[in-house]
Amino acid sequence: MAAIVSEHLLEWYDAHARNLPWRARPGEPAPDPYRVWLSEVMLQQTTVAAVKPYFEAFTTRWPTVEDLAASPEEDVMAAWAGLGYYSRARNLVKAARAVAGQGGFPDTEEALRELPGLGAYTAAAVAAIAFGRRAVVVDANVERVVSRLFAIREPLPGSRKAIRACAEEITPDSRAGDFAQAMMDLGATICTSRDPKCLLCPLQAACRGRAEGDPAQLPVKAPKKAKPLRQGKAWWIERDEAVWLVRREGKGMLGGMRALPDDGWSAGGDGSGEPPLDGEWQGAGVVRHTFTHFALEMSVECQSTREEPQGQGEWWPVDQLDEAGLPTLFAKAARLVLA
DNA sequence: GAGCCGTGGTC
DNA sequence: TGACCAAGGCT
Repeated sequence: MAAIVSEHLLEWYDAHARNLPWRARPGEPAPDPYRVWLSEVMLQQTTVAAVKPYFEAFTTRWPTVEDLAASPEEDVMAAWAGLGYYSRARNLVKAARAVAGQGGFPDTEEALRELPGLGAYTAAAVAAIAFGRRAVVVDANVERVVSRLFAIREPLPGSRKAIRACAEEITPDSRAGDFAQAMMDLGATICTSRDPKCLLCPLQAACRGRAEGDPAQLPVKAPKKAKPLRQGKAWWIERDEAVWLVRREGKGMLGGMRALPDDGWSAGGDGSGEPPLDGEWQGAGVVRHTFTHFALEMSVECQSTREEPQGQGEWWPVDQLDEAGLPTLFAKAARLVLA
């Protein structure tokens, strides 16, 4: 069964592979490891459509890993703004500097796994796609395809071990990179989460989920927790056509990103409501934003001042706010004020 | 293992 | 329209 699956899938991939900017066409030499790594990190929990313009911008501005390694971290953070999961950008810079210091990318799964931001999935994907190593690449697509192919009915995440064992079984010794990308293309276009296109699937004859009549019900997932709703405030402080921006600290929510000052709202609780300046504030409205694990209603209040707010920050020209690299929540707040 | 960490698209 | 989803990693 294993050989049949990989043969049919690779044959399908040779005919139907998506043409993506970071990808070699079937039969072409493997692409630059830098481009493979960058695309894989950007694609973590992120759609192809969202990644494309960022990949284009990054590879134009930083054509090599050495260019990226030489860039100030804050420039990379600003360029990442809007893509989300900002720890990826922080780790991207760390990894680029490590790679540049080593004189190039390591070419084994084990060594790649040591770079910050490369977990089990990404290390396997880069090893297979960029270096032709046989590696078992398991992402959400593979979990879905394998769950259906083998009719695994144990709910995620408990079924991960069984899924990995089945993925190991069908991963071929050669063309492991094409095989991994084929699994992802199949998951993205045929074996989709909703309404799988079984009639077009190259694996339909081998699929136990299809044979058992309910492939769309797989994989079974544990129910998700409800998201709490939090309240908070952000402050728009303006002086001489410039707005006061701060840099968020550390590794927490939106860590390392430029932002408006706020009242300390978080996933764990509401903000204090305490403003960073005395004086009259004018309400500009409310921004509603949903994060992975909570929803936020953030009211935005404005003040023009001649004073310098407390703490670290910078006056940023309002007409150049697009270049500040604000994460989407604060970009929404700015839009509200400037509308 | 489970919680934390973004965003935009889809139905 | 709200819930779900997308090429996960870190702690």
